[in-house]
Amino acid sequence: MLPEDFYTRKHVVQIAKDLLGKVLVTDFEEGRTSGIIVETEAYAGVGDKASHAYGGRRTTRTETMYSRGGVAYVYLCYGIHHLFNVVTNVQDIPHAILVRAIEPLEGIDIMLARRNKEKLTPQLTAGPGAMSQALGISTGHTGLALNTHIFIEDRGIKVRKTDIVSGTRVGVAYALEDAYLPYRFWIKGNPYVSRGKGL
DNA sequence: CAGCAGATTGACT
DNA sequence: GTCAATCTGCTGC
Repeated sequence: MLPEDFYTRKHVVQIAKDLLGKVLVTDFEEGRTSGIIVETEAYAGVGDKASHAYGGRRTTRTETMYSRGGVAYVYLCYGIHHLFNVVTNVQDIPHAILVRAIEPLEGIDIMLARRNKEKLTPQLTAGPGAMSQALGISTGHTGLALNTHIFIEDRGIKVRKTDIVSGTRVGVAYALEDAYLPYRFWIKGNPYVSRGKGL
């Protein structure tokens, strides 16, 4: 399991890259489900127009982002989808990383049941809403420390620097010039990446 | 308090 | 390719 000081570092963009190849695990009543993180996006706090915490905004929803690194920030998008983020940096610095896609490892039958699907295809976990549903993550888990039912492990999977690709974040056109920041990272060629399919 | 847009997905034309 | 689903929070009356 990743130590707390993995999350409390100051450079959210670096942590977003470091998360690629790590294994996101959930362990709820139905059993253990997990997958390799293949796509992330960094949201760099009060100065980032794409972030919910831009300008120091604090609401019921965003309050969790101000926690110290190493807890989950889960919020509802479009009233339907539960999006899972990893909070980073120290208390009161609202950095977070959206985990957009995983490559399924364990508990694939459980994930298929949660998604109401029969066959394993990239659609099972490619995309932040789909991934959270497969892992059983919901807004009720926001604020939970990543050391109990939801956690991230380093299983020694090596991702070469040359296999990490960056691009603009998805769905943040409203962020004006910040929409062009290369804060989205994914593993080149991995079929479980939500868009671009590993270009 | 009404209206609108959003870090999305899946069903349908 | 188009569009509805439906909660949070911002804007403006």
